[in-house]
Amino acid sequence: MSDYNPAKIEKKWQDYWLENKTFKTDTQDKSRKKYYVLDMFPYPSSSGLHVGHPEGYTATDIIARYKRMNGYNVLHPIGWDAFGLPAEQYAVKTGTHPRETTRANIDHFRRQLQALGFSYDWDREVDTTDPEYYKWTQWIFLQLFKKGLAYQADVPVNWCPDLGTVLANEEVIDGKSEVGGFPVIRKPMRQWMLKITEYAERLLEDLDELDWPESVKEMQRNWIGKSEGADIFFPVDGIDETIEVFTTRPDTIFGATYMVLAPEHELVEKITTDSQRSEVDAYKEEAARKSELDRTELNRDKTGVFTGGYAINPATGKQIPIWVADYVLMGYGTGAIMAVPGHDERDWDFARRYELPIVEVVKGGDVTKEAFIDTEEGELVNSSNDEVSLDGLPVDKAIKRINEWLEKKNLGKYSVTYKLRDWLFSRQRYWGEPIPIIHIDGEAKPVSEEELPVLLPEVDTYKPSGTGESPLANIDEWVNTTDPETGKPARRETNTMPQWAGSCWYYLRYISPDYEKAPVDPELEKYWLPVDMYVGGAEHAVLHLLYARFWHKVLYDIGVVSTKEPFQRLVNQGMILGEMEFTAFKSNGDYIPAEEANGREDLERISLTEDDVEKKGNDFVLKGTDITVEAKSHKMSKSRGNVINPDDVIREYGADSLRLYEMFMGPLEQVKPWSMRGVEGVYRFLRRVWNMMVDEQTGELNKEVQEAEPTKDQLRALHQTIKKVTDDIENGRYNTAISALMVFNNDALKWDTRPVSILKPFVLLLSPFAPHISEELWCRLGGQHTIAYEPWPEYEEKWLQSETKVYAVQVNGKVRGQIEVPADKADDKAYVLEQAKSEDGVKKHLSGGELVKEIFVPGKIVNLVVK
RNA sequence: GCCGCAGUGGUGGAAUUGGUAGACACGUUGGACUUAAAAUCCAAUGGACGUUUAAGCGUCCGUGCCGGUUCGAGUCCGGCCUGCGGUACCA
Repeated sequence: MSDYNPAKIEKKWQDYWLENKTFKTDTQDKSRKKYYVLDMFPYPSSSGLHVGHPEGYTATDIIARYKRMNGYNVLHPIGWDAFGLPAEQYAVKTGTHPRETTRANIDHFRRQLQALGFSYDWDREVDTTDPEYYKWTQWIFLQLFKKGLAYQADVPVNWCPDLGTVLANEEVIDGKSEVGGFPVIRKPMRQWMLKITEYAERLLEDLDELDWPESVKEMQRNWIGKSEGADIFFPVDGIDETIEVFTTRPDTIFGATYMVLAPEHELVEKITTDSQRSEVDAYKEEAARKSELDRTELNRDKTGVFTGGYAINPATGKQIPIWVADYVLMGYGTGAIMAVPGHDERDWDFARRYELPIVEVVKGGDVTKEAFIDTEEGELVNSSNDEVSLDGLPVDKAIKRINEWLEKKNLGKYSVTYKLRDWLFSRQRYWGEPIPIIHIDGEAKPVSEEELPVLLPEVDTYKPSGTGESPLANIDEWVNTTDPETGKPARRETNTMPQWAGSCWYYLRYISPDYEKAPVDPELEKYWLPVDMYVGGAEHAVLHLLYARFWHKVLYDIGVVSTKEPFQRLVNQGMILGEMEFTAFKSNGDYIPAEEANGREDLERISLTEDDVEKKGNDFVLKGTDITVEAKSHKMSKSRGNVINPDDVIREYGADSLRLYEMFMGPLEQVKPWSMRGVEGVYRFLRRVWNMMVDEQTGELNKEVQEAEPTKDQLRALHQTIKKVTDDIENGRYNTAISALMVFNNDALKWDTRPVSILKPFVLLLSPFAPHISEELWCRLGGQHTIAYEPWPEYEEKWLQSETKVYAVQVNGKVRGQIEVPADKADDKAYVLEQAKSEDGVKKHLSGGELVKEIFVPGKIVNLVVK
């Protein structure tokens, strides 16, 4: 009854927080410093929370609670990224409206999150599928359209016949659909695109100011992929056309011995001669049919055909053949290249295969063996004509000189190209935001803002239309409408938006979830933005974060928000893997070493327990043998059966233990394996904390807990803990903060008297991590209100000092003894050295030789060097 | 291939600027309590060797590998190896 009973106290305090709206944020109160701490909101899947969710959510909850106790006005919201394919696929199968499925899943998620004791303001949930929310998602689309940033184009898209829908590049993995693993082929289709490329430079530049992990910034930089070079014009021989190419190596132009056009390039048609036409057409058709999978598989083997046409190399004046090959991509640069086989690996491979000439124009390698691509060491050769010579120049100087010449002759110009492509924004699905556009006589016209939201209509079937259009296309009475302005018959856009749309701006809606005049109240936005801390999975390092930054910048340009960037600080939590598994491998009944098992499917896999194995050298082996086994933690997955359900953990150990364990496992950012024994460890800690204060028998406070004057040692223990925990929270080191709390508790358990004035601050320190037990203990120690807004304790330097200091004494860098000196003499070099030299263990090692050097590091160490 | 990150006991991890490597926790072993078990509590716990009646003491080795800088390196520098993540014909 009086034992630590998480089930009871956690329910009690969760109810208390909800009933009292303890964590409701007064967004209008601008008198205090604000802190906006945000979680990446979850997709409410039918399987509920997994243990990865509480990891990031606990970290942000600790920060939110800590900041509140430090007097900040804290905004800590949660919501639902609720559009998504699974609910739609379920609808196709069962006929259940995705809205129903989604609602049930959200309720489930909400209950689970509340059972974890997170201090969200539950009055500002957002749900991307709520018409009141997606009204503003559509509104933002209209602004994009009006700025010319949303346009339609016929683009080859990833058509997945089995799903009956089109997939975005990021949903296609190795030529198969991410969901279901169905084959994907390329098919041209009319699509909405967002012109993110127009923002490429700003998206790149503004990364520098962000307090984000360097790895994420680097990934975004690579994704944007800025290259500097030149556009150069090559006249086509015999017809009045020029081919524009982009190159980062204009210096190698004298080595351009042929040209290549992408199969989709518009000039292919014109340039191809009659004798080559059938061959070229066949090649084009083959390339168009190739799926992404085929393209990657054929990666190594470059193919192409000669068009029969020639261009003139403007530097050499020579005629060079024009080829078509799919190693040149239409989507990058100009879709055409000048091929310099001597100094580009791809061109070299291609030239070798089709016996095209290879000319050396940069000295330093052997172009008969491989392409020489070193730009540091090379020196230009064979590169001169009547007007310009690059011979003898290093690469960087040569680029400058040739660019000047090209520009003067109007043959080319300095140019920058990005890998980043425009964002394919339409989906042929039901369960997404309708794109607010009507088509009149083939013209796209935006729905007026007053008519938003364009609601999702009810449908009879959620099956894709099969033609590639969404199920919306089958509802005639919805599709066919009239233009309210002119009364002309119009057709509604049947495409819906991708799931990314709703998550691009949700952090704005939290600030003023009921505001009716704009996505966000402009007055409040100025106070609350940017998000101070954003925590989520590394899988969103590029796409979500790039798309959200893009929208934010557009909103900045039209005056909706006042900051250039949405998320000032970003932290990625690492994945939690399943428990460590040991596996032995058998081939034909005999055990074989684990390193031979790599990638083999024909082996029998035998799961082992910890008792079956032992460590030998760097490997684990079957006990008593030399047969190595695999020791590995795997990703949690249903198929592997190693998924940990947070509900089960809470039932057995309580939410405080789950929270504490997930933080204690190791650094937040790191990938780490789950261990049920580890959960038990922190559970035992919480129980010891409980028993340190509460009497098991009576349920009253322990007899050791007294209104007594604390001793110096007790004050030191407390203030050291305050310092350590405060510092660790500030720096995101939750694991070591918890360890400090454990150290304190281990100490306190040894005390005969536990002064209330020491215990209360300790409970405050514990509360962000384990809020339920802390509220309960706080209450029992005489707290009148919730602990949530009690001031965070501050340490005092004077209590940290001890009366003596310990020096380690080294001789030639090896520790040979320790000395304890009074604190007031700790910085007295002569005194400390004298003590050090007379220490027994040290003396022994000094006797062998002559003392040549004495190193004294105040407060830390003494090192005596002997020869 | 390229870019980024990481390798520390049986395990997760700690060591804030170069200053006593292994905090804290798990596991294991031994002990107390118990008729017994669980739970709890106490103690030991990087490895090898030596020494003492014993608690103990001592020596050497040890942070993926090889080398360097330094009085002193888990930490800094150079060269590798392995694992994880991202990306991949980007001209």
